Amino acid sequence: MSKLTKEQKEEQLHAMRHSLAHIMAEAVQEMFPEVQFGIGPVIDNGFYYDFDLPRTLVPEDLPLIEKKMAEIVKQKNRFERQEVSKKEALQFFQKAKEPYKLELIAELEDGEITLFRSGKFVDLCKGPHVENTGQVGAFKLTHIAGAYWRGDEKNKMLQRIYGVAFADKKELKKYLNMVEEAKKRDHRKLGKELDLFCFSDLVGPGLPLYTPRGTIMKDELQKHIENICRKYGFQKVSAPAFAKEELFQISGHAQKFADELFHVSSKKKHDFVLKPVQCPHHTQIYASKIRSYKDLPIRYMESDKQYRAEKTGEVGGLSRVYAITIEDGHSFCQVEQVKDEVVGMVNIIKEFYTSLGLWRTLKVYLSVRDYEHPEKYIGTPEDWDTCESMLADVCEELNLQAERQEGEAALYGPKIDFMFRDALGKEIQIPTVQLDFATPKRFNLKYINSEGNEVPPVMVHRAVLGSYERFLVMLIEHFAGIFPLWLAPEQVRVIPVSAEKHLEYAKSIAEELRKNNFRVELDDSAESVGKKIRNADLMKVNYMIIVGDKDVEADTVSVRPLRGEDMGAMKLQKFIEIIAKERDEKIIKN
RNA sequence: GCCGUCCUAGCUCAAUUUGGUAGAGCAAUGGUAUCGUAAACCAUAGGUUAUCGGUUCAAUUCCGAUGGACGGCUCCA
Repeated sequence: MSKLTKEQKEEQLHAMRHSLAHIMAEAVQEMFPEVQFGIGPVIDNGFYYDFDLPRTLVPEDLPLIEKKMAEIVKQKNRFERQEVSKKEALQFFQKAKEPYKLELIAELEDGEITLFRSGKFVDLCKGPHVENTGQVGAFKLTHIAGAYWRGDEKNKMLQRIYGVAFADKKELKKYLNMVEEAKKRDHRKLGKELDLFCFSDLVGPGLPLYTPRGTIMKDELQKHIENICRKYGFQKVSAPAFAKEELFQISGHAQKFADELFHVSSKKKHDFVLKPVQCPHHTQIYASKIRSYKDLPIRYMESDKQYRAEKTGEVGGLSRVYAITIEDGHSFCQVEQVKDEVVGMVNIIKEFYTSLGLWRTLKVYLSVRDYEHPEKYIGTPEDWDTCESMLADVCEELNLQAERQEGEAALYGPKIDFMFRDALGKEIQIPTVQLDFATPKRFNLKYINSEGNEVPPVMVHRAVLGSYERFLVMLIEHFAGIFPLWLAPEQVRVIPVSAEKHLEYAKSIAEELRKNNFRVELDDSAESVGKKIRNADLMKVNYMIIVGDKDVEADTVSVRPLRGEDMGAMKLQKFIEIIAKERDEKIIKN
């Protein structure tokens, strides 16, 4: 047998998954003859099909459907392709009483309509499929969900069944194991176990409370990003949590996101809006003085909470919340300075992600205009041309290997987005650099250029870690709770062998470590050594220092790292040197 | 907001199938043991079974509403 290329394997897997969608549809039709079909496409790792059914499905239905599918697989029914005219297709699905299919066909042209038949099931489908229902590898139906017809919330909600499928049982098992592993890393689980954050029914959903340990991590991230940004000329500013609604009417947010604004009012007739973004506030700091071209660029940064009234069904864990801490930065500059500004920002992103060992994992997208619809965008075509080519140059010069995406720019300017792949291979966008021609004009911002004229600056938005909440989700899941030393809430735990005999010595060790600015806890509980080690391990403390008679006598500490080789006994100063280096150079182990 | 599932002690779970008011481990507290690299031993306490209402002689169990969590859909400046 000839070896298949990667592309051929992908194609085969695709055909298999698509065929499984048909097989599942046939199985559902056997169980519910009245079913009306929506669509059944292939997705990452599997497939789904949408059904309009006489009753709601329950999880117990899935094994029954799987069983029916297995029967159909055994029949090895051929997938038969048939080209039909639009009229024939309409007649066929009219007779079959398939309103959703009729809606789809109405939008198709003659000559591009094909049907696929396998066993008793016929579907509007352009293929491709495997030869027969026996060639579909290993699959499992995973869950049921509601889904709007054609993804529009005004339409009827259909019932969707999701399945995963792979070439063979081994691959399927590998995937299911991976999902299990990912669950163990779930930030909600680890957040509770490691005591990083919590929620309260009294405070409300979507409003995370950071515990002392979680707050340490948040503060460390903030210190780190601010230190880097300061080197690139960013100045920290601070703005209040709310403002008059007019501020956001001028920025355009009040109109575009009217339903997502929180209002703050009082009996004294105050009426404010909680800030959903920080850029408008920053524009007003810029606008507080007359600016000269000699002052530019002016760069502001701020890490603060912003508030968005998300739909109730959308909040969950730390990844979607009402109060989100955004690490935001803006540069006001001249058009010709844009390139240098973007280079600086990309370098900030590079430095920050490199320090977490994540730079290599980022994929870069350059999002530019849809050139066929220039009317969709704000700003002059000349400025767009200049800035798009500047962004492209930056990507080139910094060797970012950016993928160009036409039509993905924001309405106010082009941007560079960085995507991170999570434990399950899902892409999440965190860092971004965006040009903005619109906001400065809306707020009538200006500077005096070298010719003495008042002109608007360009605003460059940049997010490095995005929101602290989502960033922590990513970090917790990526590191599975075992954080780099500089970020870890508890870096060292001192464990006396005997809580009576060695307590004083252990205290002096902890004290010395604290003097060197390490986050240290002393376990003075009356537990066995084994138990104390286990507890430190469960809390993912980076280093345990165990001290007993031998250490007291030799004036040493016994070092047990969380992972890796036992480091044995050494002088405390030696240990401090080792971990100070690890902390200060932000070394990532493993 | 919509569709669906779930909610038992601080945590992880049992008892609910077939209605007869709840049990374990860990954690906590008190004691004993002071121990050298992943769980010492004994005891005590901890629950209006998320909340409210209904059916019933009787509801943790069945039904409804509310709240919360989860899986999706939609949305995400």
